[in-house]
Amino acid sequence: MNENLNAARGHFILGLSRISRFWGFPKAMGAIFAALYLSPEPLCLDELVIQAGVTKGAISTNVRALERLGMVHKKDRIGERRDFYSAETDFWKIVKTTLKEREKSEFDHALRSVDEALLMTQTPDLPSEDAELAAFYQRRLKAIGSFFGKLDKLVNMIMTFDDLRVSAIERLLGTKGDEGP
Amino acid sequence: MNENLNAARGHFILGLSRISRFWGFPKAMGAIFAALYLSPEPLCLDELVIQAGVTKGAISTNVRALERLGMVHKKDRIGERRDFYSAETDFWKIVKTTLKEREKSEFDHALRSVDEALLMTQTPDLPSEDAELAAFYQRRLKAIGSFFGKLDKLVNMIMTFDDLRVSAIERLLGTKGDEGP
DNA sequence: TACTTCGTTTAGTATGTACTAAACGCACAC
DNA sequence: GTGTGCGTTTAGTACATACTAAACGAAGTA
Repeated sequence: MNENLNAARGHFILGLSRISRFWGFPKAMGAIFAALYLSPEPLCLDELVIQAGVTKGAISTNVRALERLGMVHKKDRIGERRDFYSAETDFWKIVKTTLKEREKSEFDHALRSVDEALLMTQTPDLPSEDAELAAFYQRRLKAIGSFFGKLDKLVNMIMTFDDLRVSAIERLLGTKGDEGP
Repeated sequence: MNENLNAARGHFILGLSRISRFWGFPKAMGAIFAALYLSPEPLCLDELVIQAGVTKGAISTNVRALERLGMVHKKDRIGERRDFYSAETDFWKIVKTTLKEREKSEFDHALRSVDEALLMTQTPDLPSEDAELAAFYQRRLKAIGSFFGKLDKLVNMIMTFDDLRVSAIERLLGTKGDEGP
């Protein structure tokens, strides 16, 4: 294979590895996805070991994580014992799934945390000075709780976006050089 | 001070610490912000040492990181040598600043990375098989580059939101129990 | 049966990073 | 000058976590 193409793929793999880490994922996940994304054919684990530059154990673990996020898909082949994987090319779908898998539970946790703190401030029979402080706490906790609630709603909105709405957004943001997979 | 209020604050501090880590910040940052957010008066470093439960060095480092993100503000007092800090209560403003500070540079990097890989694929005089692969690489790289570009535009849009537009969004998302600071 | 060829799991290791503890520098007070 | 009260910086440490290497298991083949 042409050396420049290999170099391009290597560069891309490094780039996605970094992005992966930035978004809180293992960098091997980014590397594996990048390798699959730049392959016309599904790849087996051993091929990923070569291209992504990590050992088979790590490939095994991370490729399953990618599958849970809907970022890669297992492709079974008849008369073939090995597992082959290919990359999802619909990035908006990936965003939706990832938000659902990761952010959702964390938002819930955050909201619950605030609500619990709010409950604790509701103590009756406080001396006037403490009552004032309790009221202050309650105002602030309600405010941040409302903010988290809005973020949560925003994420929910995005998660329910269908293709029509995504196209609308894409048009809004301007579609320049993208083509299909 | 009332024990329940202390417990509520502790609970809230733990909650924000966790969210902070989830979003890729040191958990001390979340703890410090939480302590300041639940204080009617600005706090000095030593008070933050007590409330956030980390040493002065960590407070010093993280409170400055928070200031860079516009999440806390230094409040100077006449005839007072100590630094006092208070929390920003406008969360949309915080989101905007954080996006500007952190995501922006990372998006730029991602876009550049893809462009560079794209350049490397543009080698002339390839044998037909490689030329086919090169064309494939270019299609995929352009597609992901376009996606990153759209995300970038989205972030830019959010960053330029003024108060009017934020209110519009808030109305869209439903405003239930939030009150001013 | 024994021998491959896969993917998974586990035990150990390396790496990054946030933290602590302590030294430091600075400004003011005495 | 010496001392005190600040914030900052640094050297070292602890911790989380992603990875490697190797053992393991399962499923097919001789």
